[in-house]
Amino acid sequence: MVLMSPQIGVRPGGRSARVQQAVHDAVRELLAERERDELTVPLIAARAGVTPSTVYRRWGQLPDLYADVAVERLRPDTSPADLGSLEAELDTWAVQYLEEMASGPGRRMIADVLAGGLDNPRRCLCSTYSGDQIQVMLDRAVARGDDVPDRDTVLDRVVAPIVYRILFTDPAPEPGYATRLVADLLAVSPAKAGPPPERADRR
Amino acid sequence: MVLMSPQIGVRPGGRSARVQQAVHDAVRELLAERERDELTVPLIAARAGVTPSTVYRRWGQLPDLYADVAVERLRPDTSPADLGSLEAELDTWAVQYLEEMASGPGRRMIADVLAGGLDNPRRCLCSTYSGDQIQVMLDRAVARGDDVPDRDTVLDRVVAPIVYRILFTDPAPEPGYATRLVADLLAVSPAKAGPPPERADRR
DNA sequence: CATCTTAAAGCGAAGCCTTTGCGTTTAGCG
DNA sequence: CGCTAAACGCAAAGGCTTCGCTTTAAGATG
Repeated sequence: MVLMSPQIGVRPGGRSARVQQAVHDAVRELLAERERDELTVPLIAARAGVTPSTVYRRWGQLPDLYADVAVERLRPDTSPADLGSLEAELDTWAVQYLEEMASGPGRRMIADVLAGGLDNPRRCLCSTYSGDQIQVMLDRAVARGDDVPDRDTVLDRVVAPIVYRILFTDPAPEPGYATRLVADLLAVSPAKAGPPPERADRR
Repeated sequence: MVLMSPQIGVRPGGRSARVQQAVHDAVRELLAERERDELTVPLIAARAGVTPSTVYRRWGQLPDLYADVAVERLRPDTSPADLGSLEAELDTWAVQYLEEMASGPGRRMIADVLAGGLDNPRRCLCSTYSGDQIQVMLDRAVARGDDVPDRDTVLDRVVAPIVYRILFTDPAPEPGYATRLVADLLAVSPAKAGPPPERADRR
């Protein structure tokens, strides 16, 4: 088994692109209509109209193919809305992020990306996507004249706890958890100093 | 494929326990001496002196077996040392935790646990183990009369960012990252209020 | 202590997945 | 327009995976 980095150096147009699109579509369709345990490479290949050996050569094992499809679906399609304040935007984004990731499909996508192995660079795209979204909001806040935390701090204080809870605890966190993380982060960041308010409702 | 929760309701003694021990040992031995891609269920079963069907019945797929073995190795074997102050203990523990988890074997163990699927309760043991270790340090600090954050806050502010960085960024974080997280957490927690010091070295 | 019950392991065969080599197609390029 | 090499289709060999049935032994019961 040789290490491969599919989709990195793939030819952009023509047959290769068509095959990739067809296989991705086949995976999404079959994941929607059948149990995950019933999917096999030959089944996906048949739906996509290619031979199994093509899939094996380009993606290797099934988990790698899932990881590729998952990253594709994880890419955000819209920029966060301009709501006038950083806290409102971060809160809205974090709540939506939590709800999407804590859902069944979201959890499976995260697991798929990680199941692809820690040696493939695809998993880094997840934090890049989130970081880029956060940067948009931070830039807007700076343009308003606010004093804001930096991008990595938001990743540490908001995104990381959400993902950690989704991956390693039961039950999955609720939307209020994201709101609390954002509030705690911004409570001491700029002007307002002081210890965070005591909370009795932490799980 | 039926959902199974191996090792949960396993009979504590006798043949079942012997088989489990033998299979676990076989996995560890083979992982140490051969490439991961070369391992197969029949190979592991032969080393353990059992038939492949036994492994398939109890653990299902290879990733599930890896997840089971990984959780076993993730269990901490010692309590954190008493160093006289919470910050010293948390810092020492967090640095060691980061180094272990960011290493090749540590990363693979985390990935293995998650690859076992998000429906199995085993993954929660990871946060339980960490939380228990943290609780020991917090209890000691409380006994000293300190005002300390609660267990979940430490998980959010220290453990979650470390794990998130290991899973989703390259390169892996360095030990100083753990130290910074602990310092930032304790900087505003008890008496000392105010914004965290500005840092130019955040990646 | 003897007997019973049942979960778990062994065994073997059938089926499907996975791999691999080779010929063919086709995209990218001078 | 022709060339080169990457990518795909095809087919066969090999090995993994599953499944029904049998056997074993741990734990319960009287």
